Amino acid sequence: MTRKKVKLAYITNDASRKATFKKRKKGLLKKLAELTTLCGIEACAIIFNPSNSQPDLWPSTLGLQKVLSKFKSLPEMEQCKKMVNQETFLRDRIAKAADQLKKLQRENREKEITRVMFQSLVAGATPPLDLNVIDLNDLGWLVDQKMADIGKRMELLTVNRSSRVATNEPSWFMEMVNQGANDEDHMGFNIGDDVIQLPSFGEDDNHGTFWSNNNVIFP
Amino acid sequence: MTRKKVKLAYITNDASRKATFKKRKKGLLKKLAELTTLCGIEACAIIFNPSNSQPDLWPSTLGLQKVLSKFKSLPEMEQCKKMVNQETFLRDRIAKAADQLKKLQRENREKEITRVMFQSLVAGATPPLDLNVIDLNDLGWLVDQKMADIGKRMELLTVNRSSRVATNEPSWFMEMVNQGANDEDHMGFNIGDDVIQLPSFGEDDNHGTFWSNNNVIFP
DNA sequence: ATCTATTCATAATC
DNA sequence: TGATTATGAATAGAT
Repeated sequence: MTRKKVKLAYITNDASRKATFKKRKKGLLKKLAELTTLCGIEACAIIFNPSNSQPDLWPSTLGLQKVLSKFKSLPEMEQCKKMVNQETFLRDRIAKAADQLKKLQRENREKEITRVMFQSLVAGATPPLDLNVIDLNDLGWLVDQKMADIGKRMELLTVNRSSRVATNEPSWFMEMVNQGANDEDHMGFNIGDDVIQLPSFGEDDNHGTFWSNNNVIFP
Repeated sequence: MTRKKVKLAYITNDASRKATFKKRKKGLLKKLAELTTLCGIEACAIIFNPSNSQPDLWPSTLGLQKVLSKFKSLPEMEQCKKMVNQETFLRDRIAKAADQLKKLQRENREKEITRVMFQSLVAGATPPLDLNVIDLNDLGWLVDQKMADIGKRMELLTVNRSSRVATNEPSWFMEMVNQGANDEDHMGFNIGDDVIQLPSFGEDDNHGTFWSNNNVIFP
């Protein structure tokens, strides 16, 4: 998967499918060889190839048959225990993807709230009017956190003033206020080495907000 | 393989081996699932796991047995045709690596000869004294090529002079002479859009040179 | 078959 | 164990 994120579905174009089959079969067998070598285990694979009548086997037929007979000598119960079918496999992938989605939505929520905070700080700007109670709650929490951190930071600077030459810092605060909304990688509010983490917001509230596209994000 | 290029050998550390097994088995089965889906083929895998007594199977036992019976119903001749064993597999990898090595050595040779040429062009510099006949031959060929290309380039410029405003070009030639040896990505002698290709130099001569580390490069 | 931009897999680390 | 991250590997699309 590269140059484009390929859809996990049957490739209808004959030439593409054949090329992909060839490449991926090779990659797969390489992986299998590495697995057996690295981990000192026995394994085999049989891959049927519609355009060749003979399946591709790994490892050699002898090795394959050794693995097969070992497998068939197991009681049937044992044979089934670790089986992974397509459904289990896909369910697992879907669950993982959902987790990832939730994580990203959470991150977006954090960034959006931070953005709203900065917007509201700009003199003369019009803060969003459609904040619901949950939004306001999260926003309040965020502001408290940042204020606490600013206090902490000021203390630190006071303590260090005597032992350090004052650094001629740029007006970082106004820069953040003015640029924060456009700075994709810096929506977090870093002060010194600290990064403020948001709390887990609401629980199971299906409140839509102007920024969350009306999807429930935080379960 | 990441963070470090792992040696393809049995992992002696138990914990590492177990962790690697788990990760790689998962990756492998994912690849197999993708292959069957993308290419619409039948395939199966059996992976024995010493610490579990039951092998990991893919796909489900039913699917597996379908593939197995399909395989065993083939005449024995057919079964063997496409088999890949460890030795074949490794031989293939070694051959590929050797090809890659040869290609890189070839590229190095080209760069070195070009470097020698530039060194010899610098006024007051001492050209290498230990060039053998093959080196000199290659060098001569390279110089001829470059001279021909310069002639071509000059013609082009003469033709275009009337129709174009003369561009105030930097003294690109002296720049190349002075910087060429340090310019890793520009040892090739590009003139306009043309890149000069070197010929295939000597054949089967085991001549050592001061730059080739006495290895035979061009077979 | 070869190349390269991109996604994917995963070794090391926490 | 399970996440994270830096990096090596696989590979889609183009040539």
